[in-house]
Amino acid sequence: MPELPEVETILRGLQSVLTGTDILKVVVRCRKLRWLIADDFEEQLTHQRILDLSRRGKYLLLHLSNKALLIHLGMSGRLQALTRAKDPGRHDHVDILLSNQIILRYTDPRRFGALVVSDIPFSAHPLLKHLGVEPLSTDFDASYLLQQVKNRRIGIKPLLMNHQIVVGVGNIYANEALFLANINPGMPAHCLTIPQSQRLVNAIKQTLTQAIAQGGTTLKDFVDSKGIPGYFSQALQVYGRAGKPCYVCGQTLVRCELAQRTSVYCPNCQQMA
DNA sequence: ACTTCGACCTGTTGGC
DNA sequence: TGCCAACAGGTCGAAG
Repeated sequence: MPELPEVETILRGLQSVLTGTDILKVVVRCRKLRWLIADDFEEQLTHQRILDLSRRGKYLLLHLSNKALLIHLGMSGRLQALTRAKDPGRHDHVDILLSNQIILRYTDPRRFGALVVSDIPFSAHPLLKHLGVEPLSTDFDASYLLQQVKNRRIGIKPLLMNHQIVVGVGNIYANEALFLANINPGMPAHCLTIPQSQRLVNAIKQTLTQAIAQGGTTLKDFVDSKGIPGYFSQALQVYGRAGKPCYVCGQTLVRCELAQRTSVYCPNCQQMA
């Protein structure tokens, strides 16, 4: 479910609801997420005030009185702001009860997500300090990308998904952006030309911006913090469409595997050179 | 320094 | 209908 647009959508939904509230109680039902939730997690969070929320890559950051909570949704994580108590389901692993009666509930069937309390500034945190540029910032431009692809033999798609280079570009949007830019996902990264780099940067920004505007993708079951589904899946050009005709030229879209992730592309519109 | 691969989990889907 | 295999939006850290 979660790529950058989904996390951004959740952030925007939660911002006004959570900001300025105090954490009254924390209930952890399952500690075994990507990393074990620390024994003192509840204690660390209780009585903290949520001063602000932000996002770095796919991490949602809750700025607290004198520490911070990092939340990553992994593959199947979900955050909801409940206005009334609801019996927890099997995958409702964490509840955070707030002074405005809202319950922030973390749900995650595959448990690839993470909740981590940090005492140090975000920029120094081990999970965040090696992250690359934000794709929607001006730091991410054609010359930056060209600099990064130098001497890299891996495919351009796996490179885009390397968050040490640029954060928040997951499998869906990498496929979509490469299609928009007419670049083959398996093209060796170092072969990227100046115009291709410009097209790709533009395509990534456009794809992400559009997805955010539409409330994130609803590939299978994405819902925002209020339980409202996104609508971006209707706009997907290639992801999930292997074997179907290209919307631009009609050729059959092809599936391949790059760095253990499924890629879909149009062999006509997205040639290697 | 770069690249590949295994690992972490459960739920859904499609074929037989 | 049932069973089983394949597959799924992420990313870390070890091995090559």
